Amino acid sequence: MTNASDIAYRIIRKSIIDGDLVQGEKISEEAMVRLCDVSRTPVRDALRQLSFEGYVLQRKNQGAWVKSWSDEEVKEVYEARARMEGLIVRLVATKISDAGLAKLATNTDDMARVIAHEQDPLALAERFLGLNREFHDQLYEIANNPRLSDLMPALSPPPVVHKTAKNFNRDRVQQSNEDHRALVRAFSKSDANWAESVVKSHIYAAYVSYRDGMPTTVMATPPLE
Amino acid sequence: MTNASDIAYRIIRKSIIDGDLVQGEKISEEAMVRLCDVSRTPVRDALRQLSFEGYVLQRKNQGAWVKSWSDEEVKEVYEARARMEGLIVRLVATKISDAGLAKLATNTDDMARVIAHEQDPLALAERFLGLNREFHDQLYEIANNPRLSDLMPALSPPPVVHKTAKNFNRDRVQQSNEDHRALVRAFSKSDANWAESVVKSHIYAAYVSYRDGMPTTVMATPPLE
DNA sequence: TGACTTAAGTCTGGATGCAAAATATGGCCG
DNA sequence: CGGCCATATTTTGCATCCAGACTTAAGTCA
Repeated sequence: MTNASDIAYRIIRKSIIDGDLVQGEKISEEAMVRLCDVSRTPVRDALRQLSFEGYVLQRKNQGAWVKSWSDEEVKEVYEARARMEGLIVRLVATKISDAGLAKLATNTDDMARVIAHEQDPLALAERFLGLNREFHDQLYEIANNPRLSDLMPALSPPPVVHKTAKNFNRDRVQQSNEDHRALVRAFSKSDANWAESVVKSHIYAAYVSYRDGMPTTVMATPPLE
Repeated sequence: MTNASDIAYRIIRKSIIDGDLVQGEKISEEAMVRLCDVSRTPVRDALRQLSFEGYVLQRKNQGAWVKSWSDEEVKEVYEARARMEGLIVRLVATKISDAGLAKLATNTDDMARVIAHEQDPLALAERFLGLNREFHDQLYEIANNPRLSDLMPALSPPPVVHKTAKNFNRDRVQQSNEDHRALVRAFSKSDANWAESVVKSHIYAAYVSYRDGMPTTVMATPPLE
């Protein structure tokens, strides 16, 4: 995991998330070579990966730009994510084992403990994001369809990942964990409809939380598409 | 359109779809260099792209293999496709213009003419696939969310593309075009629910047609689970 | 005989040089 | 003075070379 492509990927990705590379800005391969201290080959690999994940827009013979997300795009991708997660949890509801149920339940208990005892808001957000990711990754694993779960990173609007880290407060985290617990109950009853409804609410709530927490930003002019 | 990366991408993709590269087989970069008559750099680009789209599996320092599909995976990916196409046409129903409507209608008329006059079954299949792709590409364009439409290739099970090319007969093509016409009517009424229902039936029918390896005259099929 | 070690061979990941396309610059003509 | 065309520079795309990792196979020892 310490090879050049991953290094370039992580550095460029972090630069975008942190805002060092602003939306709409041209990304020069040569500049990334200097920034990451690797050659152009892994830089190009990283840009391709970031393009797949929606961080970057690439055009043939022209290069790459930091992708701008319109409000409409973010909303639509959230809707797509809700549908795909809905399918995932349907599969989970039919495939989950007792061991899987126990693991998910443990995750929600851990989360509850963190919510109850972690005082620092930043640390709370950090730990929430970690446990939250773990929970959803376990869902993908149980759904047991790599083709679908590999698609999910492409349905996580990049600006969201950034924003949520700062905007999650205790109530929001609490509600999220309640959703997870409802999911576990639905799984324990093998109730796919219930599970799907819960996870869709879960995603829609995340969208609203994102949207309302968004400052009205002035975006750089995106390249013509 | 005629650059080395695309050439390699298309040739390798076609080899997988046509079965020249069988599921589970190791893909040697050097072999692809000889097959595509380009250097290793564009071959590597192509393999990475195909990895995004689920055609090949890549492992660090080990190379690439043709990814195999289980029956379960195919079924689940069809379900995912139905959901995503359902969202796409909802967006179309709210965004389409009169010009867009006319273009789609023209496509269905062309298709009807082909069905009526093309005698050779192979030519019929060819022309159907071309017009069908055109129709769906127009939907993606009208939906106007590149982020979502770029993901659709990853939801096209490779073995299916192959099978349908040989299995589409006149009835199946006819039914498909009726679905398209129903879609256009739904769009003209800006009826997103109608459009979504139609396209889901459309995809489910395609799945059943694939699964049974024979045409189906039934339009409404039960949910996949 | 079988399993482990080790060394040779093969293949992928990364770096660099070169060619072509796109962009930027400057001069010319209207 | 402004728009257009030609040229120069920059940047991307492609090919090739080198190094490191993995695979394979032979050989040795238990």
